[in-house]
Amino acid sequence: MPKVKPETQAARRAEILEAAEICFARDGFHKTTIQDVIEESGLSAGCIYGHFRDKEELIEAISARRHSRDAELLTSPSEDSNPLESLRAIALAFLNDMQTPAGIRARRIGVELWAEALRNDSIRKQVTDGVNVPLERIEHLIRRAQRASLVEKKIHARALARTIVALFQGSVLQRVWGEPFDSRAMIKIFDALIYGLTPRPPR
Amino acid sequence: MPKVKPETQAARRAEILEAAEICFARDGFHKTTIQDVIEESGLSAGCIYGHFRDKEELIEAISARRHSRDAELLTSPSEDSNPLESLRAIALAFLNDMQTPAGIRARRIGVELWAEALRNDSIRKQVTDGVNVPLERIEHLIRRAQRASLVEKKIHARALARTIVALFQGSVLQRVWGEPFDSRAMIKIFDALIYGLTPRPPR
Amino acid sequence: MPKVKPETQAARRAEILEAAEICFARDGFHKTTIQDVIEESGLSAGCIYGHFRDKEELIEAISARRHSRDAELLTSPSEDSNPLESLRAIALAFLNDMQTPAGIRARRIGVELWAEALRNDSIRKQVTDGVNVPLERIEHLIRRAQRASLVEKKIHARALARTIVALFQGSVLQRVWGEPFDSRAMIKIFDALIYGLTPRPPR
Amino acid sequence: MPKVKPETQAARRAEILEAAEICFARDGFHKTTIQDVIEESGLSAGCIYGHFRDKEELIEAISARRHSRDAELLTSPSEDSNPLESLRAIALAFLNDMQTPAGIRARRIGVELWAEALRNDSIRKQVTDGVNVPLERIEHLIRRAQRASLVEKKIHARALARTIVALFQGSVLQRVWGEPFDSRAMIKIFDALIYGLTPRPPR
DNA sequence: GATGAATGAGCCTTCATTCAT
DNA sequence: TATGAATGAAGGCTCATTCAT
Repeated sequence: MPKVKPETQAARRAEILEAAEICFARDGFHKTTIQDVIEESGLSAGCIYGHFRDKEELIEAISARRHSRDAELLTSPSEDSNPLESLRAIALAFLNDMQTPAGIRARRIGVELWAEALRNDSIRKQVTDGVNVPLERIEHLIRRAQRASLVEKKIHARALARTIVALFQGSVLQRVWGEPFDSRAMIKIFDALIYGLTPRPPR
Repeated sequence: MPKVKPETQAARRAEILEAAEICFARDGFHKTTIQDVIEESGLSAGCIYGHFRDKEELIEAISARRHSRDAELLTSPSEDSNPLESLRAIALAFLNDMQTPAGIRARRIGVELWAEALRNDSIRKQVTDGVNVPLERIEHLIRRAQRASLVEKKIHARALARTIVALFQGSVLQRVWGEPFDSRAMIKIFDALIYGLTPRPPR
Repeated sequence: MPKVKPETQAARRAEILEAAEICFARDGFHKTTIQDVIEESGLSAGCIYGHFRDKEELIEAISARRHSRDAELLTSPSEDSNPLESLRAIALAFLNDMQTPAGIRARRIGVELWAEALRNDSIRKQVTDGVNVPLERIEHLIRRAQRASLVEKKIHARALARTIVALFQGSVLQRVWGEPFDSRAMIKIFDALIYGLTPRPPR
Repeated sequence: MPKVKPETQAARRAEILEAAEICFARDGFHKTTIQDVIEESGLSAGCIYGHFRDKEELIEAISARRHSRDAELLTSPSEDSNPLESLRAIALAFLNDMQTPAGIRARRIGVELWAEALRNDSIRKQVTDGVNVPLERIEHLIRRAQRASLVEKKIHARALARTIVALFQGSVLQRVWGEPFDSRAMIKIFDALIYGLTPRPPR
């Protein structure tokens, strides 16, 4: 229901989304009231509803924004780079991001979205798409590594990719729950997973 | 000085929790109203509030119930069993449970709780404890396997345990989102992770 | 959405409707707020919404009540009474009712409903049914009068009935607008209409 | 010191009123939002508020416009015409108008105004004036007919005029509610009313 | 005058919770 | 204890109106 013209929209929309993200990360989607977003943004109810049909649309927009931001963490490596190094770079980017306040905020909202995806089809699609993008990128890198004999060819590339993604998801939970989280240990696990699967001579 | 036998009391509580679990799994904690629980249980508002102080306490009770049920999946293997086989048994029990309607329900609530843990300390404690129990059990089995030279000694046992737990968590997400979920593929990944790390002669 | 059991309902429903009718007659459907009804009834928002799904359902219930009350004004005359006297009795009952505060209230709401009927199908049905009942009763009496040679047989009974109903409707407007309204003059018009149409010898 | 010619100003007002009338006839005064009028007119909020103080003033202007348009239906017959023919001409003009889309729109708004008149003095005055004009014209014609011995002298002219007006009002309701409406039947009723009251020899 | 984004009071409605029976 | 009608605070949302451009 944008009563506002497309030109002016973008900036104001971003402002509202920024405020909403702060509130949602702090209190969750359901405990955050529109009043909270109003106060955080310094805008008015009418203004917010001029840009978003309802609270649900606001949540979905946050979801979309989240996933497009996350996609930016996946730098596109050139095809002639070392695929394992590229994988490692992705992991590092992800883990580093998780150390920043903005990254934590992003992950908290991410976990909220995992739950929201259980009963909102639109969000489920965004969330699963958001998982599939890195999944495929990683799988692709693993295959390249296999072709370059850097990874054991018998390994099921997609399965390994899933494991790596699951590892990220598990890290997110640990991190947002404030559990002891050792970024270096994570890297070690990651390396063990990647480099531990290098080809070995038959016993 | 309860006139009613504690058994009856406990039974009523269980009845309420059962109804609440159905509702929460279906609609989430926040979209479920007490009225929903009333209808699902066939009881009355007053009755429910006679057993639980408020909705939050009900959610916390569901959380506690959830985690104690999950703990039951972790059968205690005897110390002289094959630790890798025990690990595998745990994985199978978990994956099998996830195929049943009750298991799915449990996992959906689990994901809800992951989000709830972000801002409810009581639930966070339950959730993290609920993760740590299997984590430690798995770590223990890995150590036994290492002592029995079934697993490469250089592997960091806790890190591997975390990876396995993360893999479970990742599977839960895949499953509850209705993504294609291949139980056998999961077992294969699991096996690769476990058996792929068996000691090998130096190259 | 009656959360309340059918037994208890009736009395409370009537109480709410009574309060709503006072408000609606005073301020109209659209300017009356639920808060007004709350204050007039001395009840609470929740209570009102336990008996009526929303404001619209409340309006429709008022409409139903209105029309069933109006129907009571149409006493059922025995088939062997003088039909013209019966007609007159209906007219008198109607005009007398319009002199009472409750009658005025009823007519004000009636006019509101005429407008509401323009875009609410449910109300349109009630309103048109509410008009057709007296219309048919009157037509029936006119036919009896014609059979008894009390009214010119050439007169189109339904057309005359419509005219009489229109006369009532016109009176309602005059009355609710606070225009000079002479009940006796109305009776005279009515009599002229009825008795002026008695058979006469051909000129 | 308007820079804009009064004609332009008037044209803009008319434009707004035209749009408002369409909206009001479609959705009623209360369900029509200023936004609706903005969209229907293609103008802006500021522009509308430059011509009308508030929504109420807009409604009142619509009311005024309505009644002046209705007055145009009452052609002024010359004093030496046949008064009954003139009466008939008025009835026909009215009934014909009610067959056109613009006429229906006018009548729908008319019914809205009947209700609005219950609590807006300014509108009540316009509405009652709007009824009194034809009432007096009709009464005048009846008196002329009586003087010309075309209508029974004992008939109370004003009462008959009221009946005729009521008949019109009743027709409006029938028409706007989409009830079966037979224009010819209406004319017959009308004729019966007029010509049925011609003088007759005493029995 | 015209524009249209922004305002914010206030409306409808929900729902966790209470309490007389 | 159990019931369920009633409560009322609070939330989401609308829309008449304003005002900087």
